[in-house]
Amino acid sequence: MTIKNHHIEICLDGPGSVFKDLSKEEQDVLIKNHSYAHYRKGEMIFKEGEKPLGLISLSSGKVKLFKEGVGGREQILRMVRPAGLLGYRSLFAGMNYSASAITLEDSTICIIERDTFLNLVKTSPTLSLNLIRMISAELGFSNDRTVSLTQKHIRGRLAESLIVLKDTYGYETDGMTIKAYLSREDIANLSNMTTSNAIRTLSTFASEEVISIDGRKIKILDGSRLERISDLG
Amino acid sequence: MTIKNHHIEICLDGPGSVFKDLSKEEQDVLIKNHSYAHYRKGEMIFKEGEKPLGLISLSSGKVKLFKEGVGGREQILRMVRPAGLLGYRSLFAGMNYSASAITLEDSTICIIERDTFLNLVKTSPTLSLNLIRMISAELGFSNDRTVSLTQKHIRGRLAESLIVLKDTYGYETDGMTIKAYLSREDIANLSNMTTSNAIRTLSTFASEEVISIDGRKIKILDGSRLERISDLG
DNA sequence: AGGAAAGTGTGTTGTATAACATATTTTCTA
DNA sequence: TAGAAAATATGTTATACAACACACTTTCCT
Repeated sequence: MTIKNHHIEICLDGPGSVFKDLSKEEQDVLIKNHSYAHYRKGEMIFKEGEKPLGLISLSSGKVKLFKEGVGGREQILRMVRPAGLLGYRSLFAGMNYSASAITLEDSTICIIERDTFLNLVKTSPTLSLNLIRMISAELGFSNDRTVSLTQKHIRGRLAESLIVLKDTYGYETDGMTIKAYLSREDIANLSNMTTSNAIRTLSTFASEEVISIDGRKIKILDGSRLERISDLG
Repeated sequence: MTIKNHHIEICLDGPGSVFKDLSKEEQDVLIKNHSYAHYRKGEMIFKEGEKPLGLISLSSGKVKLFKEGVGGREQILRMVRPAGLLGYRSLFAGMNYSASAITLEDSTICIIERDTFLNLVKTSPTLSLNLIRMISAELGFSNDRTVSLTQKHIRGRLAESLIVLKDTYGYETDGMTIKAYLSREDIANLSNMTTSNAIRTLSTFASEEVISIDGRKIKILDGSRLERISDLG
C-alpha cells in the first residue's frame, strides 16, 4: 500500500473533500499521480489566461481566487480553504484559466495530473456526484453574491463579506476573532468597494461595537447585528 | 421501443442537451419517466422557496431565471433556451429553489422525476460528465457576470446584456434582429439598472446607430461597436 | 539601519445612476 | 369598445460611492 504523505492526506480526507468517500484503490491512483508545491504568502499559484496543468487541491493555507475587471480592478470570487479545489472549471472546459489564484498566507497545494483526474471522474460515480454537488454549491454561492454585490449598499456588502470570511475560515479559539487576516484592500476587493470605503466602514462598525479591529485582527462582537446589517442591504 | 413525443425529443436531443449522447436504453428510462406541461407567456414555473419535484428541461419557448434581491428588486441570473435545464441545483443539494423561473413566451417543459434523474446520474458516466461540463460552464458565466454587473458602467452592462441575448437566442432570419422580445423592465433586470435607465440607454444606442429599436424588436446594426462598448465597461 | 514601498486612515469633491415625477402610448379585460 | 392597467418615454433631483488628496504608520529590503 502506498504511504500517504501529510499533504495529500488532507486533500483526500480534509473537510469537504470531493475525494473523501472514494475507495482505497481510487485514492491510491491519486496518491501515486500527484505532486505538491509550497507557496509563500502573496505568491501567485496561477494567472488568468494560463494553461492548467492539473487539478489543484489546497492542502494548507488560504487562497483568494479573483478576476481582473474594468481597469484592472480586482474582484475576489471565492476564498479557498484546505481541501478546496482550484482550476477544475478550466480543466473540464479544456480552457485556460479564467481567474487568478494568490495565496493569502504560506500554503501547500497538491496537483493531480490532468488525465489521472479526468479518467477517475469517468470511472467513479462517487467522485462525479461529489463534484456535481460541489460545483452546484459554488454556483449557488456565485448567484447569491451576484445579487448581493449589485444590490446591497456598502454596509450590507461589507457585513456579508465578514460573514463569508467567518463561515469559510471559522473563529480562533476565543470564538470571536475571524481566523483570516486580510489586508483592507483584499476586504475591499471581496466586497466590491474601494479600499478607503472598506477602511471607513470597518471603523464605523467598530465604533458601533458590532466588531472590534486591531490591525488585521477582526473580532465579531455582535453576530446577529452583523447578520441584520447584511440582510437589510 | 418507446415512441418519443415531440417535446421530450427536443429535451433529449436539442442543442446543448446533457442527454444527447446517452445510450438508447438510458434515454428510454427518461422517456418512460417524464411528464410535460405548457405555460403561457408570463406564467411562473416555480418560485424561490418552493420544493423541486423533478428536473425541468425546456422543450420550447423562453424562460428567465431570477432572484429577488433587496426590496424585491429582481436580478435575472440566466436566460434559458430549449434543451436548457432548470432546477438541477436545488435537486442535487436537496434544497428548495433558490431562484424563480417565469416564461417570457408560451413554453413547454419536460419534467423528469427526481429519483429517475438522480439514479441515472449515478449509473451514467456520460451523463455525469455532461452535467459537470454544463454546470462548470454556467459557473463561469455567473463569475463573468458578477464582475461585469458590479464593475461596468450602464452602457457597458446594457451592451453586454444585448450580446448575451443575441448569443442565447440568436438572430431572426434577417441576421440582425435579436430573436427575443423582452420588456424594457426585463432588459433592466438583466443588466442591473432601473427601467428608466434601460429605456434611456437603449434610445442613446439607437441614436448612435449601434442598434435600432421598434417596440420590443431590437436590431444590432453594429455588432463590433456594441462589443467595444461592452468591453470598455 | 535606514530609505523605500506598501498599507492604513480621514477629509473633500465629483459624478454616475437611482429615485421621483409626469406624460404618452400600448395592451389588456370586462 | 371603453376604461383601466401596464409599458414606454423623458426630464429633474437626490445621493451613494468613487476618485482624489494627503498624512501617518508599518513592513519590506539590501
